[in-house]
Amino acid sequence: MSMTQQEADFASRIEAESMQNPVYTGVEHAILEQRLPPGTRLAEAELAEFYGVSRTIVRAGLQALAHSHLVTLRPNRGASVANPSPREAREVFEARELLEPRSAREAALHAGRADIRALRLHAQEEHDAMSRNESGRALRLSGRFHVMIAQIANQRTIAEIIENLVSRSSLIIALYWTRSSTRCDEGCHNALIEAIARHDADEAEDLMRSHLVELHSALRFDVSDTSNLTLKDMLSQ
Amino acid sequence: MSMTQQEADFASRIEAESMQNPVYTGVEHAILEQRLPPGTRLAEAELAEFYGVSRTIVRAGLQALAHSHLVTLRPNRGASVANPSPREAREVFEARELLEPRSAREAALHAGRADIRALRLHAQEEHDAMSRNESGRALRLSGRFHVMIAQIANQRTIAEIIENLVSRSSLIIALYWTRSSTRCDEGCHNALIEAIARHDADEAEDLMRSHLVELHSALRFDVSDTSNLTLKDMLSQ
DNA sequence: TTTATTGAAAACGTATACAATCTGCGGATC
DNA sequence: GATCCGCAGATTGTATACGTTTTCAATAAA
Repeated sequence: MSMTQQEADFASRIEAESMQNPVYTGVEHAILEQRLPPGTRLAEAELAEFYGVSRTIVRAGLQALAHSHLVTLRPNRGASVANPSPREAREVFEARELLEPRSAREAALHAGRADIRALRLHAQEEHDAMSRNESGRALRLSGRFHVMIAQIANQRTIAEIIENLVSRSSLIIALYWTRSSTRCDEGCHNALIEAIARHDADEAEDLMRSHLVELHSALRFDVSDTSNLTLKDMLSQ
Repeated sequence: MSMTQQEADFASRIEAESMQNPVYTGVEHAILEQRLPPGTRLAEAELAEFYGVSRTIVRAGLQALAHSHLVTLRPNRGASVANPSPREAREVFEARELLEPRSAREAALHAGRADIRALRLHAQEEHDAMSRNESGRALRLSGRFHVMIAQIANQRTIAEIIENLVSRSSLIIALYWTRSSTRCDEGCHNALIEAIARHDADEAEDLMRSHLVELHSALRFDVSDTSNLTLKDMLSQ
């Protein structure tokens, strides 16, 4: 097998199958935007009808989502949106605090002009979503910002791990978030971009660490309620 | 949803589906023992016949293996054992060097008597496998040793990430390993157990770090050949 | 009122059928 | 001799059928 083949494999051909599965992409999108709250039941037939595919495709998508910890599968009981425990929530943020500061450092060292432009553009999109009160979209974009930094750090393996942890954070925030707005994100993210643009590795690392600690400390592990819209409502748009 | 339910979910009900899929467990086992070298084609019909299940089960198992980066899926071209690039190999070990020393530290702090007994027993099994010249088995057990430490550290999220990185390391070693034996493992692992038994966190962390650096430095990224046994031969026993 | 039972409907698990795509070889063409 | 079709066989992709399990409401008993 040639090296180009090998590199192509590594460039995430692995996920290609999932990424063009409408169930995977649609449900993931809805979870990241908190339109599908934790615990929501995901009946196979309902998803099959909504996306116009057979249950075969639905099951493949749900299995992929289960591997990302966004969905829980229980034998003979079907799928539901994952419901991370307080312990899992704490562990996910501990893992992020271990990995992301180093990624921010590497990003500051490796970022090119195009990377910084992309980050600024993304921050603008986040800002727009916030000002239009599209809080779900804002949350998803906020997560993607962290993934972008990990990708700029040019360590695909770790970037992939971070991407997964960030996705799970959306569910954790849905369950345990106390503050009404994510406005702190805007300042933190902008400060991070400036540090990266200056190639100030120490500052980027510190900013990322404190940003994550702040997020983590805003979680409260008491009860939370789930509303009851229909599955179709939550997937639409 | 009750808290016990939630905790049960987190206790990896997610992987339960995969773990009782004979294709997943069988092919994973064979890859970890290097009976299935990188690049080996995994035809669905062949696996279906060997395990006595339908292609439905085979496909589910292969998709799960692809998510673990042990198998590569290419649309309309089928599955083959993953062929990690030098870059991926480097990144996997970099990630391990970032995560595992901290896990060893936590394991030293948290290990109970039962944990230490299990580690010693496991080291004995590793030793036995080596002395019986079952190098594949020895390699798989050596990987499991690292996973055990991560589990003792009591951080399931990170333990799961490490488990995945360790699995991929078996493929990397198959491709890029230069030394004939893994005898260095035996000494390193025993020293680690003693440090953990003494609850010497600093020592455990250092030993793990140097162990991983040693493994990493024994990789050579030039050509390598793949033999050509039949799939059935490699899966048997 | 509460609890237990039970049976029908709904949902999941697996196998299989068929369509779409790829592979490899033989033959035609240049 | 090399290259380019083109078809047959093999392989993967998707839908569907059917058996099994679960769910839930209606009924009966305590």
